Amino acid sequence: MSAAAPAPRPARATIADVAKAAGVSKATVSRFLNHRERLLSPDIAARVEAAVAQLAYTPSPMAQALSHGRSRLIGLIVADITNPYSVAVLRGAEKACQDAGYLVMLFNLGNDIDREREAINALAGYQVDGFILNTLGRGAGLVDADALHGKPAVLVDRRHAGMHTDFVSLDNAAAMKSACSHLVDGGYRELLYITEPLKGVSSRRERTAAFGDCVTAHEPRVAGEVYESTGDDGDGLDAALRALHKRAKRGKRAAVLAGNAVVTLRVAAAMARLGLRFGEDIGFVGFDDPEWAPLIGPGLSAIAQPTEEIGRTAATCLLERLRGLEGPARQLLLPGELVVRGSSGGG
Amino acid sequence: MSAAAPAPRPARATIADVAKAAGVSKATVSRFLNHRERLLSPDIAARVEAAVAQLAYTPSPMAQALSHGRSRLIGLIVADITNPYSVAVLRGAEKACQDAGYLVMLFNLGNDIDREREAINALAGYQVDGFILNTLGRGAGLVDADALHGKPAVLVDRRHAGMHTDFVSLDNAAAMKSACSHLVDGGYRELLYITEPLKGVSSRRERTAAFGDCVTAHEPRVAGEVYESTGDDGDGLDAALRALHKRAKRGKRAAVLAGNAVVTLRVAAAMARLGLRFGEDIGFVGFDDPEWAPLIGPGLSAIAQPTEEIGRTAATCLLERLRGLEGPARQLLLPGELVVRGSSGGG
DNA sequence: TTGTAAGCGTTATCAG
DNA sequence: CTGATAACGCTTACAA
Repeated sequence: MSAAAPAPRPARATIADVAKAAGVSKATVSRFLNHRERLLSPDIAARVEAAVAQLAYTPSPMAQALSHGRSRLIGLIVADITNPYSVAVLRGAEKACQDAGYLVMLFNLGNDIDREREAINALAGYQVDGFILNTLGRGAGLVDADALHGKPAVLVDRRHAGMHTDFVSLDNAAAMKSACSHLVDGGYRELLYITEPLKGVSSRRERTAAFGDCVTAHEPRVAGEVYESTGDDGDGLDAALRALHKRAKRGKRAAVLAGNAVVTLRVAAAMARLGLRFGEDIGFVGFDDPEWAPLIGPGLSAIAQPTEEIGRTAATCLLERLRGLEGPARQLLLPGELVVRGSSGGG
Repeated sequence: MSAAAPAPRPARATIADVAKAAGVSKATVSRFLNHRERLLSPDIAARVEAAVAQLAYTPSPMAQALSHGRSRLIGLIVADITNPYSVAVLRGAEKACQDAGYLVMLFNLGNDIDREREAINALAGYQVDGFILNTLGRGAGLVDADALHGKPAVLVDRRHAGMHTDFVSLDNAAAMKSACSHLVDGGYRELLYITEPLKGVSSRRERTAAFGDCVTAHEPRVAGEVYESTGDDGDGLDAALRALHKRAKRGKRAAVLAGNAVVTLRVAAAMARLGLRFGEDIGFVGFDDPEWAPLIGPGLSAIAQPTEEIGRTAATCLLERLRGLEGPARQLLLPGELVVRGSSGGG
């Protein structure tokens, strides 16, 4: 035996290697792998199978994508990966995709609206088969249909004006209604809904509108206001809460509704600053049910979103479209669940 | 004008289209794009440039990957995307990668150890240029060097036994030391460190070992114990805390240290169950500083990890290797920061 | 049933 | 400086 050069790196086996090992053509190997239905002579099939196993051959998805046009890749664009809601959705979607043999390519916008197009183009470059979009949904970044390069997409949580695509989200109206009813039933009469700036974000607008409807439905017994909180408006928020508390003192019990977990955090901080106690001084219910909700004060009541299911549903929608499903854009609104804790309990 | 057939979909322009439009060869276009340094005649350059702009041409990363062998893709494997720590790291890494022109392919293990290999193979299939690994780091899944298909990798937070790769993490020993010193200085004498089951996870072991060292350093003035909490051991945890509290009553102040945010959550729940108050009945410091830490009781003291920087550093390490940096595996330990709040304040 | 050969969109080698 | 041409790994008509 001659001293073999130290094999550099036994590069991944290619289809050609398999073909040679099995003594057949590349085409045959390819057929064995893809069109299992059309029988090949058992003899050859066995030889190919053996060669594949022996060489631990795995097709290169890149080459397949280039040739066949399909990448088994799904592009997932997320407005802000810092947001636990987005992550929870991502998790559900990613799992469903993996289970279906797709890989997820993630693009995080970091709340930078200008990157929306960039993200789509980058992902489209990798020939993703479809998109799951949880984008900003406002302003100029608006993804129009043909920016998608003709690929199917699903919108999560935020709709875009003129887009003809499937849409998956919490049933905001129903969720808000159950929260309001709960508070009103509990004797709360002064309601304050605190939301992040609407800015044309569909989910925020829907929740705010639903809040208005709920209040209207109970007027004049119940009064409601909306406050848009920006995150650097500590004073404004404090003032709004103080005013609410004052109204409560005049005999009406008052409660805050928070539009999402971020706002909940701000409200909790403000309440601490003001020395107000959840449940006792002011009632509280928030959208989103983070793991820490039970641990703040007497426990925060919350509307739990089926985040994981939302993600899974979005992925499923997309996968169906990829399998060729035609038909008009669908709207899937999933129900939230009100979790009652001390902050809105009897008192 | 003849009625043009409704152009089906003006498929992305290819390099051939550009070449034709500019009246040059594909090779020339490719050179114009990649080897800008080697001048081409200004005339041709201008023509190509115009054609590229006119057709809005973008190279196909897939084809580039196939041909040139580089994908500009980074594979990021995360043990559990539900874990905010992982997400924070991911965020930092993803940003650094994007800034360097790389895209991140995400694979979430969902804590399923068996998928470690699967993940690497899937990612390797897409020709990722390198890996960032925040994996389970225990048991059989152990990623060995050649499973990586010869591609560079960086380990985050958890080391693997025999792997010769860069490693980025919190400086666990120093962080633990500062936490312990803080508690001892504050008069706490009975310390209980609660960690998730060690199971050979390097970061957990390092922290536990450092805790032991700290206690030893202060003996016999200070006593310390370790409790491994599994998540379904509510009773055990309660008992451990009750025992600690009892020791506190005998005149020595007692404090809990939590090994990460998950444990912190468990401890907070247990304290609530037992009617114990942070800071007053039992002192507390936890690893990780989640956004809700200031809102639990009098505020939870915490060791804030520079998560985003850890992610960024990991990405940077990897990118350097991709640029050809040689040399031995590096270890980057980043300092944590102790944030003191009410749970370990004077009192 | 199986093999041959022509792409898919790039890059790289090698002549001119 | 520029243009053919051969890879890269795979799929898929088209032949045999």
